[in-house]
Amino acid sequence: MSNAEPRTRRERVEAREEAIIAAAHEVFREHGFDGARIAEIARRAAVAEGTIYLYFKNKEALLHAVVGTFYERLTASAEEGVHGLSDTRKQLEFLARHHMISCLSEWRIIELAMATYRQMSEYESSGYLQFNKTYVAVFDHVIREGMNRSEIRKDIPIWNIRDLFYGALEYSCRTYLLRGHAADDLVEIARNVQRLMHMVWQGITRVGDKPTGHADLEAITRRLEAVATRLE
Amino acid sequence: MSNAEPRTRRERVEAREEAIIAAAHEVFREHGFDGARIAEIARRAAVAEGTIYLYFKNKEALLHAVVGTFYERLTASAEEGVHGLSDTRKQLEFLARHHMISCLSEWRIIELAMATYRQMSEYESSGYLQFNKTYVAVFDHVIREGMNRSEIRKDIPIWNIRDLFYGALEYSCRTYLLRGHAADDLVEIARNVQRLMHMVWQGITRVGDKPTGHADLEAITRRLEAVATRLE
Amino acid sequence: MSNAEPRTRRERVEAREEAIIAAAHEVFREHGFDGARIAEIARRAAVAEGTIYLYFKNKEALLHAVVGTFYERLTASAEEGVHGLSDTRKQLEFLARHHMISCLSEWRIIELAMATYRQMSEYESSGYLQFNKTYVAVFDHVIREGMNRSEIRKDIPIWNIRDLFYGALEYSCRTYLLRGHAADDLVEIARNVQRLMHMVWQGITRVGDKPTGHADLEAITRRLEAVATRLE
Amino acid sequence: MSNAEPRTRRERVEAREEAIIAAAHEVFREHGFDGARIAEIARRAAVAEGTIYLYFKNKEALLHAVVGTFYERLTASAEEGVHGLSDTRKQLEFLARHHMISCLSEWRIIELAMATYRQMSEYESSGYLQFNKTYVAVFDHVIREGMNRSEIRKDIPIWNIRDLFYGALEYSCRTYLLRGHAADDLVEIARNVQRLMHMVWQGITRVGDKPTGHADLEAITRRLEAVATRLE
DNA sequence: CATGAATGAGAGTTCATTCAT
DNA sequence: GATGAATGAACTCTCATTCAT
Repeated sequence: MSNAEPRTRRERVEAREEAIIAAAHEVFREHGFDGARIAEIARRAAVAEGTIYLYFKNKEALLHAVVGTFYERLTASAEEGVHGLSDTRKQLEFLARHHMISCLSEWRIIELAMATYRQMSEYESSGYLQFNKTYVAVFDHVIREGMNRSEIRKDIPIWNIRDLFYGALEYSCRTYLLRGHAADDLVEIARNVQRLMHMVWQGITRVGDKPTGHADLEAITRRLEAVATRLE
Repeated sequence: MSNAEPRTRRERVEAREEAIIAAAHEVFREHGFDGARIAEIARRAAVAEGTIYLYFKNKEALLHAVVGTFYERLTASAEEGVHGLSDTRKQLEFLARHHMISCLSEWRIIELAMATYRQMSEYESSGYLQFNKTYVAVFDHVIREGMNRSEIRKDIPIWNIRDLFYGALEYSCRTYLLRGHAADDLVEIARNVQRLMHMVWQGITRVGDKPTGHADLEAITRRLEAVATRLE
Repeated sequence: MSNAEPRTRRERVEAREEAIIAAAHEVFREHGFDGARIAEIARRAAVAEGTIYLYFKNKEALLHAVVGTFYERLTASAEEGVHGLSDTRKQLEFLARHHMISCLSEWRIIELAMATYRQMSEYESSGYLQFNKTYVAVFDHVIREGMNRSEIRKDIPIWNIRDLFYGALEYSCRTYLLRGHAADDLVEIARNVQRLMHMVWQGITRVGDKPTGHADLEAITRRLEAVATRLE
Repeated sequence: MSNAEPRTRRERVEAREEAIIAAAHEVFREHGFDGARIAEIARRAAVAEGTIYLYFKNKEALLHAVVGTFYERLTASAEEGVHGLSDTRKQLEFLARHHMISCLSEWRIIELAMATYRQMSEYESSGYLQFNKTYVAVFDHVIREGMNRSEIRKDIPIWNIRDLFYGALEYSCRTYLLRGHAADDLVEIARNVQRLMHMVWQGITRVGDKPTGHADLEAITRRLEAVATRLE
């Protein structure tokens, strides 16, 4: 990404590794794991095929690196975005938009990560879980703070909240992509995210102490109106 | 499925086709698309490799048939289950359990359907969309009835409701499988589905403190004022 | 080798297997195991590369087949040749010429068998030992008969006799080949074999000044005494 | 071999060359020519891969150096051992034991030398022959002295004697190794060598002065017996 | 002199698909 | 219709050798 000519040996090595990961990222995204050709990755990284094997043990390890890098960046940008916001609702809305946009452009990588890891060795598989755990930790933190502030119901296990939140976003994303919609109508996307988040918020916020709920206010108002009418 | 010895030529042909699809289903589920071996499918269907190509143009077409059959059965069982229930909430809960259980055992097929179709020709891809559309039609019908009976909010596009419902279930399913949980603790699964449905139901019914909420509050405030005035 | 056009399927399969083994034999002989190219073997057998893998699991298995076939024929021709001769010395001379000539033309295969098997799995390795054991059984039989007829000394373990016999022949063979002598001066070769066999025969028959020599001397002394007595 | 820290440049270079040869020796012995990895040799010699190419043109040249060094040492130790013995028989027995023991531990190198050189260029190949010629010169000298002293028959070409001597030993050695016998039962090995040498000695010593030969005694005895019978 | 990262040709093996029987 | 032997393109990965530093 740096456009400066790398000078030291260490820098050259790092630049190469990055170039290979970037090329692999592209090719995996376009063709999937089995469909990706090492030769193509090498070509795009402007590197000999053999060189790839100096940096990565094999194709699987390369995927691992791609996924790892992806999640690292995803986690970093999520954390950064959340940082500036204090309102739970606002934080969730940011995470939702952030996740949605990332998914739309990198859906294939996420899918690959999941689909491929399952048939991999236990060890590698646990690597993926780790990436994911670190990423959702950002979300978990927001939720737990919301619970502490009594904004969010405490009687739902956090993993179910994750299911609702991420599930809704990813399903929406998948539908988008399957229909071949260009993932570029950001306004439309934002509207969708907003609606999904509205429902999610309804699902996870406290429901017991309804006094302030409009529905209740409405009911009370109706009773008062009825009384007023009778008195009149 | 029929255990009677097929007699007519027509029956023999159909039995063979079914056997091939069943075998392919198994093998695709176990090894994925690229990982599946035509030879293995032929072996399990007790058929020569060449015979498969009499029934299906190629591996892709075979996957298409497998996915089609799968969705047909899924749709049929969903419809059947919904039929006996009149309560919207109950219907949704049935659909949720039904979807969750199907996903847990056939996740690979669903994933394959999505992942593989994307890199297929437009035509084949549209085939998958059709399968899916038919399946979710059952859900859509339930939702629309709920809206007509004013049980479900009408101000949310139905596709967002689908995202929330199916997304939550499938994300939950994925997590289950990734962690290697045996998908057999039905009680635990049922509890999860129940919690998810509780949230979803809140999301699609509860009238929230939405942007428009303030407008409502103002209206109510005005009405309360009017009542106070009258009482005075 | 059969020049008749094979008619049945069974015959075609066998002809192909033979052709592959023959081609592999040639190529292994010319280039060694690592140096042999499957593509070249396929070309010479007039078969597609993939076809070879229908007949043999892998390159190793192909070598195994080549060596097995080679030893089978070697054993058969050795047996046949020995069969018509009754004199032990003549039988050994036949076996010597037979072994020498076979070695000269197939040295590489023998070498390969030994050298390659050592780094193979235990199982395969034992396969080679079996081939060899069957082959030297012909020799062992001749030796044992010679011992029974008291032509050959019984006080030397048979394996040492084998070492002397086969060792001398093979070392001679190796020297021939290393010097690049064409292995075609049969008269010269025959003379060498004859000289070697003369020495070997001395080694395994001549009753030396060895420990056991005294026993024989004693016997002869006793017989001489008896004769003297009779003459007297 | 010198454990003193090399001081001069010349010494450092020689120490390196030795280290590389020693490492290559090990690796060739363990994995054969094709199986040996330059990287592994470099690692064991504590030298960079590229450095090896400063000392040796390529892998073949490295093998050549290894074989050359091996034969040099082999020849030196053979000469040294023979030197202290005056009896031909004793000298041969020493050479036999010496060769057997060397073969058992360095069989792979000997095999490699032979097998690899054949497919090398004429020039390199002649190099191997030279090594070997120098080595067997020790043996040849002993034999010729034996001939001069009329202990050994003069009517057999010396190369045939070599075939018998070295052939028997190496074949024995090969059998040992193929059966996976540990080459460490020195007593057993010594016994085998003794038996082989006994036969070899019988084969190469003069046969003309048979008076004392048992076979002749036997013949004479038979004649006497026959005469006695007739007289009777 | 020494390094070791980079190269890239080349190998064995697999498997969807075909077609003569 | 059914078979299954045959095909051969295509892939991943290795490793001797080079050369800029």
